[in-house]
Amino acid sequence: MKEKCTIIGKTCPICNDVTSGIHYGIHTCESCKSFFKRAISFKKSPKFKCASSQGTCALSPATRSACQLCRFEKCIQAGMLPSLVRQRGERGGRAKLYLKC
DNA sequence: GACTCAGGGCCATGG
DNA sequence: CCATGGCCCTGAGTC
Ligand SMILES: [Zn+2]
Ligand SMILES: [Zn+2]
Repeated sequence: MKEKCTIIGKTCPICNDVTSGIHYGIHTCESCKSFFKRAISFKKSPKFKCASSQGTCALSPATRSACQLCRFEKCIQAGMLPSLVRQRGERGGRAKLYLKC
């Protein structure tokens, strides 16, 4: 290999920030990684409120911080897999799913 | 067997 | 004070 995926080093579709690599199935930044992990970790009462909780916001990179609900949904729509989030407390829980590049 | 790549945890800064 | 954003460590996966 060595060729890797040249797509690394771009920007994530969630916040348009610089990607740190592949996280949860797609190229995301550390911000989305932590936020997505937290969202799954919370997994409790849907505190993520929006304008009617419908998540019908613009879902734009500029308003990503506006509504956590929209941000979380955008992560899913981007292609992030919640199943890859370790909620058991294990660290190196690497997923078997790799991007086709 | 050693290096790489990715994920989870905890930290520091920002709102 | 809490949330966001980031860096660090551990661990699976690859070579
Ligand atoms: Zn991002
Ligand atoms: Zn919203």
